[in-house]
Amino acid sequence: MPDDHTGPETLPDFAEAVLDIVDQIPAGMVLAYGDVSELLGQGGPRQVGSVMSRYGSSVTWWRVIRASGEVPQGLQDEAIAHWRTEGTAMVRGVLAGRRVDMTRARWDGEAGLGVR
DNA sequence: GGATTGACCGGAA
DNA sequence: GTTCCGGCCAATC
Repeated sequence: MPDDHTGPETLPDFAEAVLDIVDQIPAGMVLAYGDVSELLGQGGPRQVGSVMSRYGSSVTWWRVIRASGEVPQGLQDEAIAHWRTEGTAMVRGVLAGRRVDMTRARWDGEAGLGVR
């Protein structure tokens, strides 16, 4: 039925699309908010972030980070723990233990191919 | 119907 | 390395 009544289980189309993309990110890889919006072909980085803050608990939110390779305060410790478990490429250095190396960990959107 | 918001991005000072 | 500013676009008030 086209006329829905705004139920709690009704998820915005954009949010559903974002969650779908995030769910396809392979382990050890990350994607920037802006990259997700580009793969979707619509919306912008802020929309992706907003969706994640609301419905991010249902997906691997730690695989979606900022273009700088960092995550919002409060989630840093959690994200780092996940990255360490999945073997995500992180920046080396004494002062840079909490950042992801975007040059190596950035997912190009090709899943399961013989990349390399 | 409009105004505000927000887990952002990229460039400039 | 940092801080500030404008632009971006859907969801929400």
